[in-house]
Amino acid sequence: MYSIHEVCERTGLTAHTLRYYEKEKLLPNVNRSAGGFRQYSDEDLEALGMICCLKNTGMSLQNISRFMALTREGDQTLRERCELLKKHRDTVLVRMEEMQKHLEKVTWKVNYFTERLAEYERNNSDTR
Amino acid sequence: MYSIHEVCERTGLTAHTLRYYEKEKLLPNVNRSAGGFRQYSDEDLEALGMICCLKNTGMSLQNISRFMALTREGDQTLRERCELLKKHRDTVLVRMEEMQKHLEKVTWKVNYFTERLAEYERNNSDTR
DNA sequence: GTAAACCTTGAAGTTTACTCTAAGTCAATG
DNA sequence: CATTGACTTAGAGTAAACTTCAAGGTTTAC
Repeated sequence: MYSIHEVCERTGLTAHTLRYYEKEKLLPNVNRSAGGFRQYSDEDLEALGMICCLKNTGMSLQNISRFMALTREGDQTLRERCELLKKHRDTVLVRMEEMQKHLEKVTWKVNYFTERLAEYERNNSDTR
Repeated sequence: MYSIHEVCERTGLTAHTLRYYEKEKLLPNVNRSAGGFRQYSDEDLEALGMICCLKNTGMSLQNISRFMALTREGDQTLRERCELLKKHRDTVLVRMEEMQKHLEKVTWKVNYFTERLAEYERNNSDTR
């Protein structure tokens, strides 16, 4: 069992964010101590690993929440989750390809500006 | 000279967004007709090209606004703009590498889920 | 010359993902 | 057993990037 602070260290999320995720049903049903403090289990940590993985690849919290709800339903949703995950992977792939194209444009602009700058400095080297 | 609607078609931005960008100083000083309608020049379109390029690679509107302000100051800001652009390109590169790693994790999960699903269906094939 | 389509403005509203606040409860230490 | 510091809650606030609204002015086509 881990306190919210330990989970912060392990996941890189803040306590605020963990509580927020709980409220938003990404990871509800976290155990509590007698005094009402959160106690995260190893499964909770594993679930948080999945949550971060999906979040880091740009899935909205709303969709992550849906995915985690399916997870809590157990193995009979394995097929559906597998399909969702594949679809997500494809989305990410497409986004990365687009990004690659956009990046090429930036690179082109950097070269263009570098040339323009060189020319500008050639023309103004005598006025200094 | 192009109407706001023509610029929408060329850039893929909505009229709302174009007006918003004007208000936010990304591209202020757009010419107006006698009746007060916006008339975009070819330079405006070129500037919008740069704006979209920066936006597509994840630069904030605030930073784009700063970049465009430098652009309006003319050639004496070429060096600064060139540096900014290079820094931006590096940022994008780093972000893409991170994304690649996150994507690999998703791919791993897809495979893991595919295997788990296969096993689940093997175990439940006789109960149907 | 009037109706329909299009443009104008400022301001308020929306969404996402937090982030902070206040007022209080709980646990550990001297 | 009191203090310190971490934890609790509901709810308000924030930031970015739009998006919508209402009320009105402009163009164009018949």
